[in-house]
Amino acid sequence: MDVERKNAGGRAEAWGDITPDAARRLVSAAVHAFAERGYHATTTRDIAGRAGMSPAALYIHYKTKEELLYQISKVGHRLALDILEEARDGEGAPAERLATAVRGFVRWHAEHHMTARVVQYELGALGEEHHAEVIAMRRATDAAVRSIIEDGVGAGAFDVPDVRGTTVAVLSLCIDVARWFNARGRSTPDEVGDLYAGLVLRMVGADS
Amino acid sequence: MDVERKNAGGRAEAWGDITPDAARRLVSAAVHAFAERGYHATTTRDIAGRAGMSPAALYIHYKTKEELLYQISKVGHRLALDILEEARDGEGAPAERLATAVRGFVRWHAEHHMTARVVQYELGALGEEHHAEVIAMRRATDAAVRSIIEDGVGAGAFDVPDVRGTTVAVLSLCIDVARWFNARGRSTPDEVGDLYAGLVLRMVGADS
DNA sequence: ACGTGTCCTAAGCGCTTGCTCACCCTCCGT
DNA sequence: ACGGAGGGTGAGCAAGCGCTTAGGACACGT
Repeated sequence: MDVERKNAGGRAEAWGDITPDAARRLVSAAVHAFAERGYHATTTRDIAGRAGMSPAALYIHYKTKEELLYQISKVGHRLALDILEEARDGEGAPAERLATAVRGFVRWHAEHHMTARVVQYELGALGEEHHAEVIAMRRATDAAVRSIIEDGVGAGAFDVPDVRGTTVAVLSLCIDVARWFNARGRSTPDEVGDLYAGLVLRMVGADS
Repeated sequence: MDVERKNAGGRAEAWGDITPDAARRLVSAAVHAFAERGYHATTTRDIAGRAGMSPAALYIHYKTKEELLYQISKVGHRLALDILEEARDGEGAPAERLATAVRGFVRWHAEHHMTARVVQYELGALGEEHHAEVIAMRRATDAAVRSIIEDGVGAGAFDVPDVRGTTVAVLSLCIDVARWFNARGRSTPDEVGDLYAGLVLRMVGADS
């Protein structure tokens, strides 16, 4: 329970606060393997191998392969959601808060695109209960963005005919960064975050 | 070769022009299975079962499971690309052509979201050669959108500081429709297409 | 010195996977 | 009447899967 609350805005790629060390290496190895080949194409032998241990050692730290995915998905969703809720509850005009939300959310998806890919595209492989838990967090994600947009519409700062649809579009745009972003590509996470914040302000018709 | 050129704008969900009938049922079954559970989580027994035949019958029509995915991916990419290139080569001002492109592209991804999901999110499971072939088509997709945006910038109709980044964003926004769209949801493919066309015109700063 | 708990491995079990093989149906031109 | 082609099946193979088990190495409080 103390794993997922830490370093909400910092770098989670290293998963630095998981102990013992072997468990941390397993999670890190699983993130890379799941992101590169997908959950179902990844074998427990592959994960254990990347973490530098025997296949059996995995089961000392995690009951099943699915629990590893659940751990990654839960922590990842928590970190991403924290960014949005922090922006929603922050100071400033709606346009400012929306820009902060998008910039931070996109930056996280770019910087931790391996983790984000697993978080956003492998949740279908979760077990029923874990899946439901994650879906609840995703509804909160949607609610956070919608809340900011509604604030802007209420204040007359945004021009959004379809709040629900636009919320989906904004989140969809940001989430998909995890799919295409490449660390060796042309843009840095900061650049993409800034670009996307500007695009989203245009989408909601923020008076600029 | 005559399979993927037909009904570019029509409904491809039924895969109506594949013969014999058993092969068509196999592709349709594979699309549904791949879209619901992912390529690697789908078994050949599952596909054959959905198509109403024995596991062995699959191999009369397709050499491997991967070839089935390749067929779906190739045809799907062709259909989606045709929509964009038709809009790019069409008549009208850049804003009009961009709106047509986005509306058609989004509508296809919503209407055929099962096929689109496989096309957009399972291409990593393709073999090396097939993967390269599909990547080439995806570059053409990017080029088509970028071409329209460049036209608009050149004509002074768009305000786009970062053409490359904005092209990626626009395409990303449209593609991700396949992930979240639900046939039993609140919006129809037409509604989403119209909404998205408007959002994209705002993103490129089209003077409206 | 020694029991205890933690962390790990080698071996392998039971099952599922993609795919093949030997064989069996029609249907159809001659 | 009949051979052959096209479309199908039941059984099953080799390989790989997630996961378990029996046991060993090592640090540490006493």
